[in-house]
Amino acid sequence: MTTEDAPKSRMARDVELLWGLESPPRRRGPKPRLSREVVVRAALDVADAEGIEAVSMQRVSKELGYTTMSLYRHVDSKEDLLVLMIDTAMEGDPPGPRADGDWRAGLEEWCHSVLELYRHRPWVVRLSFSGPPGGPNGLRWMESGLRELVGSGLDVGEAVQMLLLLSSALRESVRLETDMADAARTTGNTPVEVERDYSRSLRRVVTEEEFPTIALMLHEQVLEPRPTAQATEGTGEPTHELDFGIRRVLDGIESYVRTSGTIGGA
Amino acid sequence: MTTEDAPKSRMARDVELLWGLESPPRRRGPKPRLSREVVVRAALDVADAEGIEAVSMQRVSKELGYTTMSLYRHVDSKEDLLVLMIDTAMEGDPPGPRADGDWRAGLEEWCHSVLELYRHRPWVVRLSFSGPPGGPNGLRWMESGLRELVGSGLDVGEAVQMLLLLSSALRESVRLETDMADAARTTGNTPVEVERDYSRSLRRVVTEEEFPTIALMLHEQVLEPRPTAQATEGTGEPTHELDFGIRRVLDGIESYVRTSGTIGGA
DNA sequence: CTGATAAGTGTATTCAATACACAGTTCTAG
DNA sequence: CTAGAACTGTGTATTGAATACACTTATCAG
Repeated sequence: MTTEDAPKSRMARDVELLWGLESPPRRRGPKPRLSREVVVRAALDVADAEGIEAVSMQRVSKELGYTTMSLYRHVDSKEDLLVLMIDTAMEGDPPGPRADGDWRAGLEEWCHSVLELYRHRPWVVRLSFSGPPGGPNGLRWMESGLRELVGSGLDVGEAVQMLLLLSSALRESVRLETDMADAARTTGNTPVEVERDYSRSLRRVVTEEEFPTIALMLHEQVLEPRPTAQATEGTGEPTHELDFGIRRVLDGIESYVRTSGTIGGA
Repeated sequence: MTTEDAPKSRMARDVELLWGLESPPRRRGPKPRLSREVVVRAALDVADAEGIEAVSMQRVSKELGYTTMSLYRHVDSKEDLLVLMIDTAMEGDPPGPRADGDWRAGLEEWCHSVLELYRHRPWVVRLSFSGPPGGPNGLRWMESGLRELVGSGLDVGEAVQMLLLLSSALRESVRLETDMADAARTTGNTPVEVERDYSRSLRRVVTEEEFPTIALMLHEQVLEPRPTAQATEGTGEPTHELDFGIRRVLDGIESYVRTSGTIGGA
């Protein structure tokens, strides 16, 4: 009724952007030498090589041997470019369905794949916007995780909740991890020394009275990476600290589906 | 041995920054009319009123009636200012120890307090850096959560892991939530319409064959906010969707401490 | 063929962060 | 008590980024 009809939310717009559902490509004018794909790929390469801060429109265009403004023929804004980069960054394959139907193993595998992906492209986890996934790759990962969760006996809504929870944890973990690594690289110290430095700083301000539990944590040197991390628990694979959290979440799901027993489970 | 001795990592530096452990304030020169606290508070007010994008050095200084450069007498960089803002934003009180020692209730309470805090200042959750907490307020919240977790029977290291996991989930949840709300505000639609728009976009690209589970999700209209959310489970309090995830995590912890039974639990 | 349309260019604007030199204050040492 | 020294806030300039706008030229539709 008013002048503006349906301004379309970011999320909705992003889906169209990511699937290329925009204006039909009318052909006239010169043959495009650049393309959206090429631009995104170049930006990705810069991010991979030098981190996301290095990605500027000028930098990407230089990389391609074009002017800055030429990029704007292919993406509407830097923001759009970043959105495209994020989905493209997830181009790897999520784990396929398990033959044995072991949802716990399936989810652990999924988590580890996500971790691998994030560790390979740490810049992805610092790009906060991009609410729910909307691109082909993002949706493929979502599908993969969701499948296992639904396989556990959760209903779809519950599965979505747990997927959000799990991915959040994975993201933040990798963020912390790479912050640490960056700090190490920047200062020229080893990661262990960075942790120790941080602990030392904390010890200067953390009193037993005000922060008893944190004091305990510092006392037990929880922050300094332990040799073998957690106990190995069940399976004999190498376990890092994050796995502890993941397993607790899986325990939680397991106990829930068993108790509320809508479905029998395997 | 080299020229640079110990460049000090970000985390360590932040702790000193946040506790004001820097250079001893030698008194000479004019009486400072501004102060770090005042600057941080002004920045906070801008962020509260107009979001974090509105926070620029120029804007904050204008707010105070000073020049941009004057701020740099009190903070070394905008980055430092943001770090200070984050800790100050958490000035509220986390829940104190429970008299009844009910760690589950304690943790739920903690989570809800965190949520309340984040919802009150949504900009905090978009500021990604700032690895582990280092400031007085951040540590107070950490202590509070950690206390309950240790009370459940986890060891400190495990508790730290679970705290990270929980806070990650809370952060991301609020981020999604406020992204949605922002999108609604921006487009002038209601949040419900935004969700529906997003779903509609997804439906255009999600095929049964490639994304069966997501298709199911769309079919069951999981994204559209349901009237009463999840079933109310046990306690009769109002439950939102996030609570489901939180409870699964608590279940996971409970099942773990019961099984590995180092401590008897209540 | 011819003109509308699109691709890439060049230039300019805007906005933010922050370096640097300066002016005016106020405390300390002699 | 006084000469600096040290420090506060100011003014100005630089730099880097995003992006608007006008322009040139290549193509293709009619």
